[in-house]
Amino acid sequence: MKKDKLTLKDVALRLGVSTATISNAFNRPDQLSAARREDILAQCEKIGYTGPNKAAQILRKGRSNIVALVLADSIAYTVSDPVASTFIKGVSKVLQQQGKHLLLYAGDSASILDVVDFVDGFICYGAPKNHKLAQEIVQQSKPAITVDFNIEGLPSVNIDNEQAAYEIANQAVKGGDHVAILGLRLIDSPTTCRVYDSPLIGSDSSISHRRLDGYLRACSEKGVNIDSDWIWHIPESDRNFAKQAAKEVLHSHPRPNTVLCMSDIIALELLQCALTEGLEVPQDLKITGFDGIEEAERTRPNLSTVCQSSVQKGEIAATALLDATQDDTLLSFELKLGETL
Amino acid sequence: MKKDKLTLKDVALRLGVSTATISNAFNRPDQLSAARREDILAQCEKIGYTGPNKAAQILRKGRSNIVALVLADSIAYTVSDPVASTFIKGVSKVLQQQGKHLLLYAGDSASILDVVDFVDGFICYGAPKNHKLAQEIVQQSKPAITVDFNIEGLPSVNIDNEQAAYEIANQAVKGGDHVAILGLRLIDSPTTCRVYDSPLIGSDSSISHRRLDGYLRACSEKGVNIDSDWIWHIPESDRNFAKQAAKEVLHSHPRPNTVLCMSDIIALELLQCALTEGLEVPQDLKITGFDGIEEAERTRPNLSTVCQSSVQKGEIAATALLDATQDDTLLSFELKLGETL
DNA sequence: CTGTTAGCGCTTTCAT
DNA sequence: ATGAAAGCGCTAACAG
Repeated sequence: MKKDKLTLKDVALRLGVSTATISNAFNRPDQLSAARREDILAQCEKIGYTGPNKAAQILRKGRSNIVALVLADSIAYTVSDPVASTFIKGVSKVLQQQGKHLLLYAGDSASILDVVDFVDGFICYGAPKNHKLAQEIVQQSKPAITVDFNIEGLPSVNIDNEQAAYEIANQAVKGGDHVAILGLRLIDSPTTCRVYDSPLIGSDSSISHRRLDGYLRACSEKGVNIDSDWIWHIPESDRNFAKQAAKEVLHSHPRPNTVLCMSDIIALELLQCALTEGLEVPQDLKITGFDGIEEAERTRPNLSTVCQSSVQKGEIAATALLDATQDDTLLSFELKLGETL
Repeated sequence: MKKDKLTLKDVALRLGVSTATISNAFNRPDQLSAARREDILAQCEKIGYTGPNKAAQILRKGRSNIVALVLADSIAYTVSDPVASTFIKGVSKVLQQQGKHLLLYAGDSASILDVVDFVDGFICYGAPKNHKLAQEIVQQSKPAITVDFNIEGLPSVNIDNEQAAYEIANQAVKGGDHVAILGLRLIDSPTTCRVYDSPLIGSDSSISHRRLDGYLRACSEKGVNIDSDWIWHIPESDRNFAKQAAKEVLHSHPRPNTVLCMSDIIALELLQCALTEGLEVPQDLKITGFDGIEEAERTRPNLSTVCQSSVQKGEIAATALLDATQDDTLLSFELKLGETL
């Protein structure tokens, strides 16, 4: 049978010193002589005391070394998204290095209240599906940072989505092209569909809006007009949703010869559908993606896309949170012109 | 300026009732009349008290609603592995449903001690790289469950890896074939290499051993012998490591005509190398994978592999942990015979 | 450098 | 059905 865990008090008693001394030995080396400290630590080890109880420390110190990563969507969805998991990679690197722990928090949760009291801070990756969470984050007082969207008053990490979209579209679109856009989370619908005149959701600063603006600016400069029935809404960057949209585009008449996709996953799905249907890429169909995921380099033809470093985004977000930086960060991006143009 | 958070005591004072009553209103509805409770909750809402402080609850109740998922490797590596992230998907579904939170814990961390005091339990997904963690898990007293490996005395979730490997090899290998094996974590080396006579690492029950046993049993039944210089060690299921091994195999003389791979990632990398080098699959080279990841169905030719449901594995592991089940679970698998055989 | 002590905010008997 | 009081295990002033 396992014995009950020793408490700091027990140990103090056993070693015949005060609790403060034990506590100091573990937490504040400067408060006692090195020799004494060594001695105490050794004794503790011998009797099987592994250090102050963390639950008590959290209450007392008001710090847990846990950082909550608030996702836009469910955890289930997020971990299988290559862009998001690359971001997590960056975050986790920094956290591990700093001895912090990572709590994954679903963006469709009811509330943030059940962790706000013990977590050290929040990294919000994308606007949470449940809008209430964003509000709660503002109202509470722990440090927080947003990535790929903004909350008033909080520092953020972003790329210039409008400019990036503009530049890739600028490469893709020629005067006289028939252009369609496969957009992400543009309107309030759980299904893939054309946008038509549905009101666009999210704030003006949502990445999808910014990308859309960029696409449209580039097109308009080339004298290409895009009606809203040539803009699709895809509820999330998921292969199945993307495939539906891809099929709709390819079966539209007249079929567009250029499709601007708001994620690589969408673009790859479109590419695969197009090839399956016997189209030549880019002769019959030019395609651009967005993100620069690894898989987009491996396909034949490989994708033209906007590369952003999600690992770096994660590292910067985590670092900024831990340093309590209040500045907004704008990361650079890079066009990758592949064989789909 | 944000005011200091209200405490339960403040609220009791303000409402003119005892702290116990407030506490009960939030935690134990049966301890007071529904009307009184409603009233109290409403008042709390009005004055902006969102409920008992969680840090204090953790200390007092000894429960946090946080489950630690102890990974085999770093978080960074794990989230980008399709098999692992599918497993996380399953775990997170169940946890979210039960109002539990997910703490990701790297298997190469120094120790588990800094969370053991507040976490409600551990799901260990694969033998942690740092062996010490497994020991610590046994020694502590919170519920724990292992997946894809075993720790003495803890319940586990597994498939029959030996049998699965046997069956897929049995489909792949014909008498007279020249067979190579691309193995995962077989010996103690951080680099891809042939096994030769290096001692195999891990317990006999490690999944890699079991799979190796299965492969060898099938081969030996067909009268096919595999020398240890036709068995490769790959340190983790990573595309780059896999590619090295793939190249070595393909450039070996005489080139094997059948390669049994211990993961789909490895198999896909081999497949791509083979096609790039102009080989015909399966005429020149038969390939089998292991896991049944989505990408393996999408490739042309698609992969012959062993499908196991990682989502289900995650769901079952999480459920078993929360229910404190002590039984071992053996999940089924399914052969998928694709175009690489 | 070490010990005493007052909480961190809450839950839960135990009386009432 | 409610209230008073004793801790959960620890840390940080402060006094010595």
